[in-house]
Amino acid sequence: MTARPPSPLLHEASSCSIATTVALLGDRWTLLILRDLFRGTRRFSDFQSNLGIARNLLSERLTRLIDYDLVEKVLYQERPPRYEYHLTPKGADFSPVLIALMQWGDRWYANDGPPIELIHQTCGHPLEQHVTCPSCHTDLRPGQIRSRPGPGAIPEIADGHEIEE
Amino acid sequence: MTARPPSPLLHEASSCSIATTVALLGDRWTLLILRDLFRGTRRFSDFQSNLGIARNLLSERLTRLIDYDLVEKVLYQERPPRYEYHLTPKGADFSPVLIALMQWGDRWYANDGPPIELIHQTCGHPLEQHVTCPSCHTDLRPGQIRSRPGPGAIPEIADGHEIEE
DNA sequence: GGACTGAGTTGCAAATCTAAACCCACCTCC
DNA sequence: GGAGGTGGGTTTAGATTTGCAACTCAGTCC
Repeated sequence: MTARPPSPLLHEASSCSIATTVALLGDRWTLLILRDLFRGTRRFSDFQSNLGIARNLLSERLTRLIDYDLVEKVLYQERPPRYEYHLTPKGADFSPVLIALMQWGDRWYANDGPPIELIHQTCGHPLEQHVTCPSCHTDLRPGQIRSRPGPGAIPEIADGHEIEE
Repeated sequence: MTARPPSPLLHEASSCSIATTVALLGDRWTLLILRDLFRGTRRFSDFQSNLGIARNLLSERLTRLIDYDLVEKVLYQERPPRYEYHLTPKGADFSPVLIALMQWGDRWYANDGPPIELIHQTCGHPLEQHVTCPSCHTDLRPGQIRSRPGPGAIPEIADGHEIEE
């Protein structure tokens, strides 16, 4: 069976990259599978035992990630053929989302400190994620952000919105 | 009816902030409701017509967001009582996740340029999101990131992992 | 030959989602 | 003062999706 997009609202996907991304990857298991891929999990049975996901769902989600080119199957043994699942550049590029999810959870739920720290490989310091204005060289808080239609906007939607503080 | 967490894997939630966050908010509608909240949508019927979500689900998701303190109900009219939904500080703090989702979608799917741009309120420049090492003052790529157990780690899990490139 | 492993597929019950109908309090128009 | 509209829901019934267990299949180990 072919893996279908899970999504409602594909009509909206074209006008908002959040909707696009959520339509592709925005279910619980897919995000956790990606997390495991970032941590180095590569084999079907390892995902299955780490996550406790049903095998049919794991199979379907991995197929979808391959269809969308976030993951590729790599043969690691010929007879019988066995494959590992590796992140592609597109999949690896998803890391800021997982970092943001993790840091939000750390800030609001990790009372004893974060269960896992992400660190800079070469120096060992915990990393940070920032939203910045490249022109003003400052970090931005949510209240200082606005949105406006970009070059790919659908013409009829022509007014910008204020972002909530 | 009380809103329940949607999640499988609450057992795992305690050891990983991504799992915690995904368990709370990781369904498609909740992320899109938060997106709309950031854009300034406040009223039930506006969410409903923007998203095309079924009303019972919208009601349940908003209740959950209130239970988890990302959203608060604000009375804007007394007779009959009418409420608006506003982001709390905890809800507003979720913006980096949405920015990360949006920028990934922009990079990989917005062939005509991003449909929406986020800009610095005061200067109008498009903003950027970065993962940095505060010690080395450099931006980090996925391959330069490792993870290790933090202060809130469950004791038995004691080895760090390399993050995939 | 028999047990075991990795990676799935199949079938069915249980949970979730969608759509549509219904409800209630008020307001406006005529 | 009745008819219709608005905002914000709840209820119900039917379609989808998910979760779980059992089964398959190809090949290896002993």
